Amino acid sequence: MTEPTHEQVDQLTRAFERFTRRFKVAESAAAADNALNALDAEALVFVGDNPGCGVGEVARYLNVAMTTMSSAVDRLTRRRLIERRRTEDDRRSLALTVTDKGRQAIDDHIAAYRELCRVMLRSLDPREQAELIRLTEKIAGS
Amino acid sequence: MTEPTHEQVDQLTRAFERFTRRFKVAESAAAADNALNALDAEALVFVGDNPGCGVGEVARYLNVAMTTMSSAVDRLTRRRLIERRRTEDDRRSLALTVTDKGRQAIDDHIAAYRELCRVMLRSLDPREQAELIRLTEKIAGS
DNA sequence: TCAAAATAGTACGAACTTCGTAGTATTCAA
DNA sequence: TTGAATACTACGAAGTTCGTACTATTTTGA
Repeated sequence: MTEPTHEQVDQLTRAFERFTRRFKVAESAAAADNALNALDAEALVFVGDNPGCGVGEVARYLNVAMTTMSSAVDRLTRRRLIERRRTEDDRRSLALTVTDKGRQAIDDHIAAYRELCRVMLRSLDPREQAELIRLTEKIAGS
Repeated sequence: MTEPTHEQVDQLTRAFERFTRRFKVAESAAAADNALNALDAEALVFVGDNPGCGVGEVARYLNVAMTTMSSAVDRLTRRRLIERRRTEDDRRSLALTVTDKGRQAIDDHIAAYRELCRVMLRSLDPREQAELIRLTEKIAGS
């Protein structure tokens, strides 16, 4: 809760700009032809983590309009990455689940993300690696 | 250059997911109505840092097609954030500069980014703040 | 020197994404 | 039992990216 100095904020801002640029370039280079757009990828991961969830749940979680998520689910369904099924208890809603192909896509997605994290950590020595993890967790958690 | 453990990569991956989510939500909440899209904002900042640059330079820097940048420059020009002028020495190319209104928009953009960095730092105590800055610089730079 | 190639940029249209409006089907509530 | 609420989709408007084809200008090399 200690207020950082103006100078520190400035340093971190500049460092983050370079940081972001470095890994954005790496990411766009890795993007395959059959890659999903950002929303579809996030929706797919959410469905993987929450099997049986509905379209509205995903929309609320990702902060997009219901119709936008309906479109995304449609794209994912057409590509056979997820499946829609009417539920017994509420026949208005759909239960979304990932297919085997969808699970594979998620694994690939996570692998790419992990690789990015691995590259970051490799720039540091062991003590710093542990410290970066700790600090990131602290910031993310509070 | 020390290879991180599988477990460490995993920890950082999870921490970054929460980290990203936390600050993405904050960002989308702050997005005003007149906000620029990501590409236009980045192009505007680049022109601010490189007055007199051409459309192609911005396109190459941001890794987008020339026609895409042409559209972005068109939008920024229509909104009176930048100006296009033919140069004397090469009359094919345009010299881009930001207007006063564009400078103001850049300042606002940077202020929002700095605020994000400030919020991150505030979660940490003074020693950790300095350490986060150092580690970020180290990763960004290598 | 001068024609061909290269360069800087734009016009246009196709493909895609987001989202608001209006609709269907179903469930809940009084 | 009927009217409101809920889950979702169809459709169309507006916006973005990018490839192709174009204009204008500069560079190159025979």
